[in-house]
Order: sequence, then C-alpha cells, then structure tokens
Amino acid sequence: MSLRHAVLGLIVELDGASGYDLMKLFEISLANVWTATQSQVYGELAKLTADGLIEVAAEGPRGRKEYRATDAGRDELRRWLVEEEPRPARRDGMLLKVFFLGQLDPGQDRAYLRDSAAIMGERHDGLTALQEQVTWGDDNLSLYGRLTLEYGRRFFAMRKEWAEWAEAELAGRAAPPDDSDRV
Amino acid sequence: MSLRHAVLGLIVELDGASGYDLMKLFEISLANVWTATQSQVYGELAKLTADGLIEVAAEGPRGRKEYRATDAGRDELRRWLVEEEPRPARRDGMLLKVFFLGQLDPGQDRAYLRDSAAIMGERHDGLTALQEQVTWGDDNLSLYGRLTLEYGRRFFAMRKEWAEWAEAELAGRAAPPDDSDRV
DNA sequence: AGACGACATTCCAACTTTGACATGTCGAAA
DNA sequence: TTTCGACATGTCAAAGTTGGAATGTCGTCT
Repeated sequence: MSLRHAVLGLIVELDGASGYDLMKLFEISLANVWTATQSQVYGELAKLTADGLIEVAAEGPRGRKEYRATDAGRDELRRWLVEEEPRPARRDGMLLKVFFLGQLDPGQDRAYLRDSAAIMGERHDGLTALQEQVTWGDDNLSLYGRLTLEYGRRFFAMRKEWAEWAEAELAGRAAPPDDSDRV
Repeated sequence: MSLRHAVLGLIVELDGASGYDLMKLFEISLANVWTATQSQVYGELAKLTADGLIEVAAEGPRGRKEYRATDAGRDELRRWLVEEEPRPARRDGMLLKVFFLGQLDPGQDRAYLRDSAAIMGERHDGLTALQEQVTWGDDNLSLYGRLTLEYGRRFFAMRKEWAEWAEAELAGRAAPPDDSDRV
C-alpha cells in the first residue's frame, strides 16, 4: 500500500493540497519514483479522508478541495517510513525481453541491446539537462527530490553501460569458436 | 501484458514445461526480472491455451500437464520482442520514502540511507556469490540469464553507491549554513 | 508398510491498477 | 462577449495482482 503513503506524504509536505495539485506533482516530481492516475489519486483522497488521516481544510473555486493531514495522518506517515520495509517488487519489461532474445534472428539480439543503450543514454541526458535547469528551493521536497533525481541519472547511466557491456558480450560470443575468418 | 509473455517465453525456451516447472523458474531465474504467483502462472497457462498459443503436449503423473508452444505462440513471442516497446513503469518504494524523509527526526534520514546502503551491499554480495557458484550451460536461458544476473549486480552496486553519496550529501547540508560551532 | 516431502493443480475473494468517460467552473485574451 | 485552455472532481468497467485454501499423487527412506 504505497500509493496511499505517496498521497499522504505529499499532503503532509505541502501542508495542504488538492487532488489537482497532487496530480501535477505525480507527473513531475514523482514521475520516476511512483506513478499514479487521476482516478487513483482522487480515490485515495476519499479513502484517506474516510480513515481520518487527512481532512478537507478549505474549499476553493471550481469545487476545489484543499486537503490537510490530521495528526493521525502525520503519525501514520512516520510509522510507514520507519516500520514498514519496502519489498523491492522487481519487474522490468526490458530485462524480461533480454531473457528471450535467443528467439530472434542472429544479430537482432545485439540490435535490441544497442537500441536500449541509446534510449537509456537519451533519458540520462534528459535528466542531466533537467538537473542543470532546476533551481532548487530549501524545502524538504527540493532537498530530497534532488537526491532522487540524481538517483535517476545514475540509474540510466548504469543501464546504458550494462547494455553496451551485454552487447559486447554477445559480440564476443559469436566469433571465438571459429577463427577461419581471421585475416 | 508481460506476464503472458514471460510464461510463453519460458515454454518456448524450455520446449515443454508444466506450471510447476515454470513456478520454479519464476522463483529462481526470473526472480529479479519478473515475479509471478502460482495462481497467476496457472491462470495464464489456461488463457494461453484458450488463445491457441500453447497446447498440452503430454500428461504425466500427478495430473502433470506439459505445455508446449504452438507456431502461433512462437510467432507471438517474436512479435512481442520486436514490436512492443516496454514502458518503464517506475515504482520504487525505497525511493518514495526518500522523498518524505524530512518528516523524521534529524539524523533519521541519514540512518535510513545508511541502512539502504547496507542492504544493497548484501544483495550485491549475494548475487556476486551466486554468479561465481553457477556453472552456465550453453542454452539460451543460460546465455541471456548470465546477462541479467550481471545487470542485477550492477544495479545493487549502483544503488549502494548512490545511498552512500546521498547520505554524505545530507551530512554536508547540516554543517555549512552555520559556522558558529567551528573550532 | 507407513510417513513424509516434493510434486502438481485448481479455485477464489480481495485489492490494485489502468484508461476512459462524464461533468462542470473560472479567468484571460481575442 | 464569447471562446478557450487550465482548473477541478467524480465514476466506472476491465484487467491485473496478491495470498491463501483445498486437494490429491508419487517416490523414497526408514
């Protein structure tokens, strides 16, 4: 149940936010950490309210509801941070494909890894550019957000290097057994 | 829909397997790439059979059903490998917590990162040991499995280094703003 | 012969996630 | 003044995921 804590955490940090506000944060700040759809966010807000972890602090124009965390909510966030250990549900579509690359025609496996490396390179560059653009505040979300952004950069860099290594590994595999084509 | 292709892919590679066989593979080989529960595996086998991508090739003792891929199944696997691009649904509970570390008492944020680094170090060592133990065959699953195992090692190493960097970053933050406590 | 662990499948209820649809308001610019 | 984009929420069906319970068989060791 981490979506719940993502929503709760944002409300605590912002000290008041609407579902709309949260959606923007999920799209921008949290994009690389936890994703959520609109229906999930609004649904979770309703559940958190029912459970007394947040409350509607103010209503604004266009039906805007500004939620704020209750004491119980803040406690629950801290409890989650300290007590609950995250299980690292590893699921990776790109890696799954690598497992079955043997089903493709010769050379296609290496092409896949080359493409992957290129994509990872692009993402890495994107985050690097972002990192240089952003001017960071001194609020919590900025402070810790900076750390997670750097994580993203390192993640993509690592993946790019791995894909290049793997491609080279496959390239090496093809040649050695036979050296009749040497010059 | 990647669970489907994970199951299909294993059946194609093994050229015949039961649900029980697949479960073992999910627990061992695929653990770091794609997870699945028993109910998911057996359920997916039924669906794949209904869709004509696999078929029961033989029945063994204890009601064992050995599935084999049909031509349509092999085609579908290749199509998936080439055509469908994996979206990198990034969700990471450990990273999510980092976002809200500001809610803890001073110092607890650094403790969290130190713990993370230690855990990542253990996993890294575990995979390294595994890598040294395993004697690889020359089948596809061994060949590509070796690549994904190395990925896992690099992943945990990267994470460990990041956590250490982040911890140092937070350590540095505390001191600079105020130098009244300098010697 | 009996006990036990590994083999093997099936079903289910609860929960989470996805993606789309539906509805409406406010503010600024043309 | 009208129009448009951003603001804002709510609901739903379908699909995917989790975790457990139920059930039974086969082979081996004592």
